[in-house]
Amino acid sequence: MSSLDPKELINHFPLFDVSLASFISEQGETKTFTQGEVLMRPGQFFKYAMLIIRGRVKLYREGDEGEEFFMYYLEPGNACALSMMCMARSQSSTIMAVALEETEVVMIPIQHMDNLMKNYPSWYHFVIETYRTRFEEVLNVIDQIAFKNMDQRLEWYLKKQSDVFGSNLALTHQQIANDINSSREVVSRLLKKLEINGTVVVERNNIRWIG
Amino acid sequence: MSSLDPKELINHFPLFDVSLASFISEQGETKTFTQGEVLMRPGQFFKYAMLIIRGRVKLYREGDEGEEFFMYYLEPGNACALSMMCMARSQSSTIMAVALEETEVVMIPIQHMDNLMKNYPSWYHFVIETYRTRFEEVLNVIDQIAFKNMDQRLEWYLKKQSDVFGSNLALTHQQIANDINSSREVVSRLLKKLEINGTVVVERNNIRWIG
DNA sequence: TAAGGCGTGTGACAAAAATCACACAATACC
DNA sequence: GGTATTGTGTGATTTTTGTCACACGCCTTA
Repeated sequence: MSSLDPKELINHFPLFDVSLASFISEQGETKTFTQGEVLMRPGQFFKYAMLIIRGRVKLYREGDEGEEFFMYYLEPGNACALSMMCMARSQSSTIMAVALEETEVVMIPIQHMDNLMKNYPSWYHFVIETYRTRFEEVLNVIDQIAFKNMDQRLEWYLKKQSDVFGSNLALTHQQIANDINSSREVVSRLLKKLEINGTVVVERNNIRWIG
Repeated sequence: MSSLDPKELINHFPLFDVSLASFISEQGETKTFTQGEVLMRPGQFFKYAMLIIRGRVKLYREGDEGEEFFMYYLEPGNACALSMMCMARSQSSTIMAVALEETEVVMIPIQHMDNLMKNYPSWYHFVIETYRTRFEEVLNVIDQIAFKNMDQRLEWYLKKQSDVFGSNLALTHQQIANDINSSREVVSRLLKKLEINGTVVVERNNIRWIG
């Protein structure tokens, strides 16, 4: 499909310099994932670093009994940090990445990594920045589940959602419960509290985040 | 104090090749932290990448109300991943690193990073490996607090401790409670259960991990 | 418009964990 | 040896969260 234009790449990835962008547009393979398709699954080997060009990817952690726990979204201009730490045997690293909508990804074969790191300083700046961002994100997740109660976690979750999707969140209480590893009833009750509080308007299949 | 010997460095960091080791031994500054000294604190700017040569460092997350949550230890041969993601404004990234005992650290000034990345492939392999390891570690922490109950988390915590310190853990119940963000009474009760279970022997100021 | 599925509201109850209030044993220190 | 400090054990109670049971309204579709 759409062949890769260096300028468009720089558009999404402003940290890239021109030579890097043209290298990637030559060597990268563009792949389109359909909605619901899995980009990454538990214990998978990796042969590519993945850059998101279009669409949206949801990353979540899976528990032993199939529970889910939402971590973060990848959007255009992001790279999948985990795909980059890949190389090594990614053990039982049960992390899931699925496309939320049709998503276009540039896949850079692993054998280019040494070259990229060596000859394109803007590449490793980007890599480091990617890692740093994700690491901080994950540390924030830990803060939430280690130190906060459900009500605060729910609020934080909704806020994070609204950063990505805007103030109208097309979510059912059950979906939210899955994402924060709670139960529907609890979410319903807490949402009610938030509504009284004025931070949220609850509708069927929709939450309006007021903040 | 002890000037840096490339061979000793390679001893601790087998991924380093000779040229890298000698570069670091020339450009790195050795610093010794005393027991209890803080290597890294919330919201700090970073000018060095830190490699642990001797001793042991505890990393934990701090909550808004001063709660603590243990993450992992750094031992000789490890690098502080966070010090390497540094560079950027490390915002309110409230992570703490304190020396558990006298600890010797090689500090590599930030201005060498581009050079290292560019000219020493074994350096960035090491960096990536460091990130990957820590990321996985942190994901495991998330698994525990997201999906597991206190008893399982305690068991996991003790296991992790025994991996580092051996089967005799000189810990009070209060210290454990701080590390897993619980309370002393709960820890006492759960330890009792584990003792009956046979996975542990509880003594004053000491836990023997049987497994 | 009747039927069924889905999303939500709610009360009652159960389970997990935190907190409170002590008792008491081991150790440290005079 | 006596006293204080520190670490641990344990019941009672509260808070938080999860679970169960069921009602009901909205929306689709036949």
